[in-house]
Amino acid sequence: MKYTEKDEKIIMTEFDSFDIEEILECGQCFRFNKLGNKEYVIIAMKKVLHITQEEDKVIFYPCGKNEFEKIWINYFDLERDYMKIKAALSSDNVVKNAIEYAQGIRILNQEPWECLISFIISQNNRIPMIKQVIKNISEMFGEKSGDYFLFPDIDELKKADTDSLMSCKAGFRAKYIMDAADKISKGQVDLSRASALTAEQAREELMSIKGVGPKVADCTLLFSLGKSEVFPTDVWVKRVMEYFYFGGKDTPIKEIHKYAYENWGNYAGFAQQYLFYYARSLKIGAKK
DNA sequence: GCCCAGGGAATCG
DNA sequence: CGATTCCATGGG
Repeated sequence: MKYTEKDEKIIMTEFDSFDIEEILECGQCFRFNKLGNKEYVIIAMKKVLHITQEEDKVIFYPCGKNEFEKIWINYFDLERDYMKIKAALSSDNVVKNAIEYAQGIRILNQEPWECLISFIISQNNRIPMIKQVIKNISEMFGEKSGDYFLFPDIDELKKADTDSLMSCKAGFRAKYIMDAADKISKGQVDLSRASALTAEQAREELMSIKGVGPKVADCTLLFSLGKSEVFPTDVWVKRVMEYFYFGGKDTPIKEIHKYAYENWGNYAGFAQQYLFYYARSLKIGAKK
Protein backbone atom coordinates (compact mmCIF):
# COMPACT_ATOMS: atom_id res chain seq x y z
CA MET A 1 0.00 0.00 0.00
CA LYS A 2 1.19 3.50 -0.83
CA TYR A 3 -0.29 6.91 -0.21
CA THR A 4 0.46 10.51 -1.09
CA GLU A 5 -0.98 13.80 0.10
CA LYS A 6 -2.26 16.40 -2.33
CA ASP A 7 -4.59 19.36 -1.70
CA GLU A 8 -5.85 18.10 1.67
CA LYS A 9 -6.48 14.69 0.14
CA ILE A 10 -4.85 11.35 0.65
CA ILE A 11 -4.58 9.18 -2.42
CA MET A 12 -4.01 5.52 -1.62
CA THR A 13 -2.65 3.20 -4.31
CA GLU A 14 -1.15 -0.27 -4.65
CA PHE A 15 -3.47 -1.70 -2.03
CA ASP A 16 -5.28 -5.00 -1.77
CA SER A 17 -8.35 -6.19 0.12
CA PHE A 18 -10.08 -2.82 0.32
CA ASP A 19 -13.59 -2.25 -0.97
CA ILE A 20 -15.23 0.68 0.78
CA GLU A 21 -18.71 -0.59 0.03
CA GLU A 22 -18.07 -4.05 1.46
CA ILE A 23 -16.27 -2.59 4.48
CA LEU A 24 -19.14 -0.29 5.40
CA GLU A 25 -22.09 -2.46 4.39
CA CYS A 26 -21.07 -5.58 6.26
CA GLY A 27 -22.81 -4.56 9.47
CA GLN A 28 -19.83 -3.52 11.58
CA CYS A 29 -20.47 0.24 11.65
CA PHE A 30 -23.43 2.55 11.31
CA ARG A 31 -22.36 6.18 10.87
CA PHE A 32 -21.89 6.52 7.17
CA ASN A 33 -23.88 7.77 4.21
CA LYS A 34 -23.66 6.62 0.65
CA LEU A 35 -23.18 9.61 -1.66
CA GLY A 36 -22.68 7.75 -4.91
CA ASN A 37 -21.14 4.63 -6.37
CA LYS A 38 -18.27 3.69 -4.01
CA GLU A 39 -18.50 7.18 -2.59
CA TYR A 40 -19.21 7.57 1.12
CA VAL A 41 -18.99 10.02 3.97
CA ILE A 42 -18.21 8.53 7.35
CA ILE A 43 -18.43 10.13 10.78
CA ALA A 44 -15.98 8.56 13.19
CA MET A 45 -13.10 9.35 15.52
CA LYS A 46 -14.43 12.93 15.95
CA LYS A 47 -13.99 13.53 12.22
CA VAL A 48 -16.09 13.70 9.08
CA LEU A 49 -14.27 11.89 6.28
CA HIS A 50 -15.17 11.48 2.62
CA ILE A 51 -14.00 8.39 0.80
CA THR A 52 -14.14 7.82 -2.93
CA GLN A 53 -12.92 4.59 -4.43
CA GLU A 54 -11.94 4.31 -8.10
CA GLU A 55 -10.35 1.54 -10.14
CA ASP A 56 -6.96 1.47 -8.51
CA LYS A 57 -7.06 4.26 -5.97
CA VAL A 58 -8.93 5.41 -2.90
CA ILE A 59 -9.21 9.11 -2.05
CA PHE A 60 -9.72 10.25 1.55
CA TYR A 61 -10.63 13.93 2.19
CA PRO A 62 -10.34 16.34 3.83
CA CYS A 63 -7.34 14.61 5.28
CA GLY A 64 -3.63 15.32 5.55
CA LYS A 65 -0.75 12.93 5.98
CA ASN A 66 -0.61 13.52 9.72
CA GLU A 67 -4.29 12.73 10.30
CA PHE A 68 -4.14 9.73 7.99
CA GLU A 69 -1.22 8.21 9.86
CA LYS A 70 -2.54 9.09 13.30
CA ILE A 71 -6.12 7.94 12.82
CA TRP A 72 -7.14 6.27 9.59
CA ILE A 73 -4.38 3.72 9.01
CA ASN A 74 -5.37 2.07 12.24
CA TYR A 75 -9.11 2.69 11.79
CA PHE A 76 -9.17 0.95 8.41
CA ASP A 77 -6.73 -1.72 9.62
CA LEU A 78 -4.43 -0.89 6.71
CA GLU A 79 -1.32 -2.44 8.18
CA ARG A 80 -2.81 -5.90 8.49
CA ASP A 81 -1.98 -8.49 5.83
CA TYR A 82 -5.42 -9.61 4.66
CA MET A 83 -3.96 -11.71 1.83
CA LYS A 84 -2.36 -13.88 4.47
CA ILE A 85 -5.60 -14.19 6.46
CA LYS A 86 -7.61 -15.03 3.36
CA ALA A 87 -5.07 -17.62 2.27
CA ALA A 88 -5.21 -19.29 5.67
CA LEU A 89 -9.03 -19.27 5.82
CA SER A 90 -9.33 -20.57 2.26
CA SER A 91 -8.41 -24.07 3.34
CA ASP A 92 -12.08 -24.16 4.33
CA ASN A 93 -14.12 -24.38 1.13
CA VAL A 94 -17.17 -22.61 2.50
CA VAL A 95 -15.16 -19.66 3.78
CA LYS A 96 -13.18 -19.69 0.54
CA ASN A 97 -16.38 -19.08 -1.42
CA ALA A 98 -17.46 -16.39 1.02
CA ILE A 99 -14.10 -14.64 0.61
CA GLU A 100 -14.33 -14.75 -3.17
CA TYR A 101 -17.71 -13.11 -2.83
CA ALA A 102 -16.38 -10.14 -0.80
CA GLN A 103 -12.62 -9.98 -1.04
CA GLY A 104 -12.48 -6.32 0.01
CA ILE A 105 -13.81 -6.60 3.57
CA ARG A 106 -11.70 -5.24 6.42
CA ILE A 107 -12.49 -5.17 10.11
CA LEU A 108 -12.44 -1.59 11.32
CA ASN A 109 -10.81 -0.58 14.60
CA GLN A 110 -13.58 1.65 15.88
CA GLU A 111 -13.73 3.82 18.95
CA PRO A 112 -14.81 1.41 21.78
CA TRP A 113 -17.30 3.73 23.49
CA GLU A 114 -19.23 4.52 20.32
CA CYS A 115 -19.00 0.89 19.23
CA LEU A 116 -20.41 -0.39 22.52
CA ILE A 117 -23.36 2.02 22.51
CA SER A 118 -24.02 1.32 18.84
CA PHE A 119 -24.25 -2.42 19.42
CA ILE A 120 -26.44 -1.97 22.50
CA ILE A 121 -28.78 -0.10 20.16
CA SER A 122 -28.40 -2.82 17.53
CA GLN A 123 -30.00 -5.49 19.67
CA ASN A 124 -33.34 -6.66 18.42
CA ASN A 125 -33.11 -4.01 15.71
CA ARG A 126 -32.44 -3.53 12.01
CA ILE A 127 -29.70 -1.59 10.33
CA PRO A 128 -31.76 1.40 9.02
CA MET A 129 -33.31 1.86 12.48
CA ILE A 130 -29.97 1.49 14.26
CA LYS A 131 -28.49 4.19 12.04
CA GLN A 132 -31.47 6.46 12.74
CA VAL A 133 -31.23 6.08 16.53
CA ILE A 134 -27.47 6.76 16.56
CA LYS A 135 -28.02 9.80 14.36
CA ASN A 136 -30.76 11.08 16.69
CA ILE A 137 -28.51 10.62 19.74
CA SER A 138 -25.62 12.39 18.01
CA GLU A 139 -27.84 15.31 17.02
CA MET A 140 -29.21 15.65 20.55
CA PHE A 141 -26.02 15.17 22.57
CA GLY A 142 -23.04 15.40 20.22
CA GLU A 143 -20.99 18.26 18.92
CA LYS A 144 -21.60 19.69 15.48
CA SER A 145 -18.89 19.36 12.84
CA GLY A 146 -19.71 20.87 9.47
CA ASP A 147 -22.98 19.40 8.24
CA TYR A 148 -22.87 16.51 10.71
CA PHE A 149 -23.03 15.77 14.41
CA LEU A 150 -20.28 13.76 16.06
CA PHE A 151 -21.10 10.87 18.34
CA PRO A 152 -21.24 12.21 21.94
CA ASP A 153 -18.46 11.27 24.33
CA ILE A 154 -19.20 9.80 27.75
CA ASP A 155 -19.63 13.12 29.55
CA GLU A 156 -21.99 14.40 26.88
CA LEU A 157 -24.13 11.27 26.91
CA LYS A 158 -24.22 11.23 30.72
CA LYS A 159 -26.68 14.13 30.36
CA ALA A 160 -29.19 11.83 28.70
CA ASP A 161 -32.25 10.64 30.60
CA THR A 162 -34.87 8.05 29.71
CA ASP A 163 -37.23 10.57 28.12
CA SER A 164 -34.62 12.09 25.84
CA LEU A 165 -33.34 8.67 24.75
CA MET A 166 -36.89 7.50 24.14
CA SER A 167 -37.42 10.51 21.90
CA CYS A 168 -34.32 9.35 20.00
CA LYS A 169 -36.27 6.11 19.43
CA ALA A 170 -33.94 4.01 21.55
CA GLY A 171 -37.00 2.27 23.02
CA PHE A 172 -36.36 -0.25 25.79
CA ARG A 173 -32.58 0.11 25.22
CA ALA A 174 -32.62 3.61 26.79
CA LYS A 175 -31.91 2.26 30.28
CA TYR A 176 -29.09 0.11 28.92
CA ILE A 177 -27.38 3.14 27.37
CA MET A 178 -27.66 4.98 30.68
CA ASP A 179 -26.19 2.04 32.58
CA ALA A 180 -23.24 1.89 30.15
CA ALA A 181 -22.54 5.61 30.57
CA ASP A 182 -22.85 5.24 34.34
CA LYS A 183 -20.57 2.22 34.77
CA ILE A 184 -17.94 3.58 32.40
CA SER A 185 -17.85 7.07 33.93
CA LYS A 186 -17.43 5.50 37.37
CA GLY A 187 -14.61 3.29 36.13
CA GLN A 188 -16.51 0.07 36.88
CA VAL A 189 -15.94 -0.78 33.24
CA ASP A 190 -12.69 0.49 31.76
CA LEU A 191 -12.73 0.50 27.98
CA SER A 192 -9.25 2.00 27.76
CA ARG A 193 -7.77 -1.08 29.42
CA ALA A 194 -10.08 -3.68 27.92
CA SER A 195 -7.89 -4.42 24.89
CA ALA A 196 -5.09 -5.46 27.25
CA LEU A 197 -7.31 -8.11 28.83
CA THR A 198 -8.00 -11.53 27.35
CA ALA A 199 -11.13 -11.71 25.23
CA GLU A 200 -12.74 -13.78 27.97
CA GLN A 201 -11.99 -11.23 30.70
CA ALA A 202 -13.02 -8.26 28.56
CA ARG A 203 -16.26 -9.99 27.60
CA GLU A 204 -17.12 -10.57 31.23
CA GLU A 205 -16.45 -6.94 32.10
CA LEU A 206 -18.61 -5.69 29.23
CA MET A 207 -21.42 -8.05 30.22
CA SER A 208 -21.63 -6.43 33.65
CA ILE A 209 -23.44 -3.62 31.82
CA LYS A 210 -27.21 -4.07 31.63
CA GLY A 211 -28.30 -4.89 28.11
CA VAL A 212 -24.90 -6.23 27.09
CA GLY A 213 -25.15 -9.95 26.41
CA PRO A 214 -22.69 -12.19 24.56
CA LYS A 215 -23.64 -10.90 21.12
CA VAL A 216 -23.25 -7.19 21.93
CA ALA A 217 -20.05 -7.89 23.88
CA ASP A 218 -18.52 -9.89 21.03
CA CYS A 219 -19.30 -7.20 18.46
CA THR A 220 -17.59 -4.63 20.68
CA LEU A 221 -14.60 -6.93 21.19
CA LEU A 222 -14.18 -7.63 17.49
CA PHE A 223 -14.95 -4.22 16.03
CA SER A 224 -13.21 -1.96 18.52
CA LEU A 225 -10.98 -3.90 20.92
CA GLY A 226 -8.91 -5.96 18.51
CA LYS A 227 -10.17 -9.36 19.65
CA SER A 228 -10.18 -11.21 16.34
CA GLU A 229 -10.79 -14.61 17.91
CA VAL A 230 -14.40 -13.86 18.87
CA PHE A 231 -17.26 -14.93 16.63
CA PRO A 232 -20.33 -12.69 17.03
CA THR A 233 -23.27 -14.93 16.30
CA ASP A 234 -26.47 -13.25 15.28
CA VAL A 235 -29.35 -15.03 13.53
CA TRP A 236 -27.66 -14.78 10.14
CA VAL A 237 -24.36 -16.21 11.30
CA LYS A 238 -26.16 -18.90 13.26
CA ARG A 239 -28.17 -19.93 10.22
CA VAL A 240 -25.24 -19.91 7.82
CA MET A 241 -23.18 -22.00 10.25
CA GLU A 242 -25.98 -24.48 10.78
CA TYR A 243 -26.57 -24.68 7.05
CA PHE A 244 -22.97 -25.41 6.08
CA TYR A 245 -21.48 -27.11 9.13
CA PHE A 246 -24.26 -28.66 11.20
CA GLY A 247 -26.47 -30.29 8.59
CA GLY A 248 -29.13 -27.58 8.88
CA LYS A 249 -29.79 -28.58 12.47
CA ASP A 250 -30.62 -26.12 15.22
CA THR A 251 -27.36 -25.73 17.14
CA PRO A 252 -26.57 -23.94 20.43
CA ILE A 253 -24.46 -20.81 19.98
CA LYS A 254 -21.89 -22.25 22.40
CA GLU A 255 -21.29 -25.12 20.05
CA ILE A 256 -20.98 -22.78 17.09
CA HIS A 257 -18.41 -20.68 18.99
CA LYS A 258 -16.45 -23.81 19.84
CA TYR A 259 -16.44 -24.92 16.21
CA ALA A 260 -15.34 -21.48 15.00
CA TYR A 261 -12.51 -21.19 17.48
CA GLU A 262 -11.25 -24.72 16.90
CA ASN A 263 -11.23 -24.28 13.14
CA TRP A 264 -10.25 -20.67 12.65
CA GLY A 265 -8.58 -19.68 15.92
CA ASN A 266 -7.51 -16.05 15.96
CA TYR A 267 -9.03 -15.60 12.51
CA ALA A 268 -12.54 -16.59 13.63
CA GLY A 269 -13.69 -12.97 13.64
CA PHE A 270 -12.54 -12.47 10.05
CA ALA A 271 -14.30 -15.68 9.00
CA GLN A 272 -17.44 -14.34 10.68
CA GLN A 273 -17.37 -11.17 8.57
CA TYR A 274 -16.97 -13.02 5.28
CA LEU A 275 -19.70 -15.50 6.22
CA PHE A 276 -22.09 -12.78 7.41
CA TYR A 277 -21.79 -10.78 4.21
CA TYR A 278 -22.11 -13.95 2.12
CA ALA A 279 -25.14 -15.19 4.05
CA ARG A 280 -26.99 -11.90 3.88
CA SER A 281 -26.28 -11.28 0.22
CA LEU A 282 -27.29 -14.76 -0.90
CA LYS A 283 -29.92 -15.16 1.83
CA ILE A 284 -28.36 -18.49 2.76
CA GLY A 285 -30.42 -20.30 5.33
CA ALA A 286 -33.02 -17.53 5.32
CA LYS A 287 -36.49 -18.44 6.35
CA LYS A 288 -38.58 -19.01 3.27
C1' DG B 1 -39.90 -21.47 30.58
C1' DC B 2 -42.80 -17.60 28.62
C1' DC B 3 -44.07 -13.18 27.47
C1' DC B 4 -43.22 -8.47 27.02
C1' DA B 5 -40.61 -4.10 26.14
C1' DG B 6 -40.56 0.18 21.17
C1' DG B 7 -40.30 0.35 16.60
C1' DG B 8 -40.31 0.08 11.70
C1' DA B 9 -38.84 -3.00 7.92
C1' DA B 10 -39.74 -7.18 5.75
C1' DT B 11 -42.54 -10.71 4.65
C1' DC B 12 -46.87 -13.05 4.69
C1' DG B 13 -51.77 -14.04 3.51
C1' DC C 1 -54.14 -4.11 1.59
C1' DG C 2 -53.73 -5.43 6.82
C1' DA C 3 -51.59 -8.91 9.75
C1' DT C 4 -47.68 -11.08 11.35
C1' DT C 5 -42.87 -11.74 12.03
C1' DC C 6 -38.32 -10.32 13.10
C1' DC C 7 -34.46 -9.02 16.31
C1' DA C 8 -30.96 -9.66 21.69
C1' DT C 9 -31.49 -8.88 26.31
C1' DG C 10 -33.37 -8.53 30.94
C1' DG C 11 -37.16 -8.49 34.05
C1' DG C 12 -41.57 -9.98 35.82
